[in-house]
Amino acid sequence: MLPELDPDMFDPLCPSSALPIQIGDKWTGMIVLCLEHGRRRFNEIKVPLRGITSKVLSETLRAMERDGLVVRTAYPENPPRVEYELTPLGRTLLTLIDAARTWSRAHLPTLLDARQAYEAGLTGQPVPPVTSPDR
Amino acid sequence: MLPELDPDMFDPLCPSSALPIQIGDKWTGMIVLCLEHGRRRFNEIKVPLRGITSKVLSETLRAMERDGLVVRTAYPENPPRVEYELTPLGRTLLTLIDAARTWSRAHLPTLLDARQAYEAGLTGQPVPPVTSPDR
DNA sequence: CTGGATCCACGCCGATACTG
DNA sequence: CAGTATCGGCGTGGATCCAG
Repeated sequence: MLPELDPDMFDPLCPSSALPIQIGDKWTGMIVLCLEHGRRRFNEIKVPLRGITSKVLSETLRAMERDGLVVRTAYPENPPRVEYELTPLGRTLLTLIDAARTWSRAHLPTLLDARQAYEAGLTGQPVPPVTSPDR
Repeated sequence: MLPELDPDMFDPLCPSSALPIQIGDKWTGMIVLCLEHGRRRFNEIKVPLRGITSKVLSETLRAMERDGLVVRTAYPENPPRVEYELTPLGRTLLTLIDAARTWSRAHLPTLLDARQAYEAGLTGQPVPPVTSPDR
């Protein structure tokens, strides 16, 4: 069977929120990553998505289903079981996510440095020089 | 001198708003594209950005300056003149925008088809089959 | 377990008016 | 020309409760 999702697969301390690239809405990119290695159940996806509510998760998944990014399979059991899986179209987003990650590794520190320098400049604090690949 | 920006460089009928990829906030990606071929003045950028208000444009530009994506140069003249230019860091976003465009050419029609089929399904209308690279 | 239904807080951003 | 100031709508998404 598929290994379980790492609850910490999205490090809350990772500054990805500063990333100038976004895949879909707030959660879509992370959901794609959750489904990367195979189908997952609703509550399984929910775990790494620290604090997403059921409402928002089901809304996001339905929007993704509507756009043909995932397929939803409901089993008429009790308790109910529903599984989500990436479509080939959904899988094409993985390459974009990868591009975003590559960019982020190469350039996000530079952006963060610039932001910090800018804000220090506003408060009149002199800023120690930084060395980054760009700039 | 640099040729003027095409007022229609962002076709309002282009379904790019359905794109599941976004660079920065709502306008950042388009601003980067406006600055691709050289420095531009405030009102010059404003033209292709159909309907952006001065307030939002200056806010967006200041955020981009803060993040080290553009440099702002003000000339102490009258009337005032201000120019914006991409930094090397800002230029790195061009490759990402290109990746998004490539994805869009290859897969956005599929996504739009799926969306249309989904919504037709909701209204009980049968949907004529479509042929797209994915799915 | 997998959501739907409601209510609400917040932030983006557009409209409008004004300024150096 | 290049902004700033202020107001407000509207949509996203969080909290909470409820249901099959």
